[in-house]
Amino acid sequence: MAGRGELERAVIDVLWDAGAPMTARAVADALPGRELAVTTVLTVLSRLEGKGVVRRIRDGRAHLYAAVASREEHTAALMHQVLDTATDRDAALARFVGSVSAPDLEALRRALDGR
Amino acid sequence: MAGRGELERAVIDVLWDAGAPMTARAVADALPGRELAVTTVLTVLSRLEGKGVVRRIRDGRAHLYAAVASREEHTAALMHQVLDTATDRDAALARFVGSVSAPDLEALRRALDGR
DNA sequence: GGACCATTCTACGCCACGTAGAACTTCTAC
DNA sequence: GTAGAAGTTCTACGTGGCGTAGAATGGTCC
Repeated sequence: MAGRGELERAVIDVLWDAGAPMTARAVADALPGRELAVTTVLTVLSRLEGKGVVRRIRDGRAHLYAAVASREEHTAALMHQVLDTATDRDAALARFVGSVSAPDLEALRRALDGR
Repeated sequence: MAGRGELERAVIDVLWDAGAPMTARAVADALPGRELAVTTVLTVLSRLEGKGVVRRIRDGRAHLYAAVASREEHTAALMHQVLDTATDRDAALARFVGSVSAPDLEALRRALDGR
């Protein structure tokens, strides 16, 4: 459900970094290191739109593209998706917590304190 | 890095459910609903071995196959893998915690209390 | 109405995955 | 010790996702 390809990932990264809707051309220009045809980027954007990761906004004659969820929301959603494949959620969560680094553990505690 | 295919998933599920190393034939027989050739299962098992998800144990003339990690370990590892793609881990974890269900939240608290 | 710009259509190559037959290697039973 | 059974490896084909982009189409601005 979420762009596993390398270019797809690079494209949403650009959208996230920008923080605002942008045109396909702008995305192409912002892609690091690459010199891609705009149509290539448009194809990828369309596929991402089909997956619900990106949404399209009409802007006069052109379109603007924006990420549907923030990077963090997206990551969290993916983590939930993984968790949903577990048969024993509690055990999976226990394993997860049991294997995080010290800084991550602190972040978890802070997040839990806030709920 | 971890079998995204449907059959690959079904195969490790069988290994996890069994809890013990088993032959390719046994896996094929245990696959729910399907009537697959043993060679098909062998191919999948080989691919899973290549991904480090399954390991092979010589048993006389035949081979036994077993999952490298438990289901929970595997799930936790995948969650870590997702988390590793985040730029701001703390924010991602906060989002994650902020969006879990009440029972999951309790499980998280219990797991954290144990560390 | 011609130049330009953005979009859509169509397409090709690659690689993962589902699927399995053919061929090779033992082992075992007679 | 030889034939058949059981298991493994090799090879291969179809499908679908992804990277990549040209050709065709449609609208805009003088």
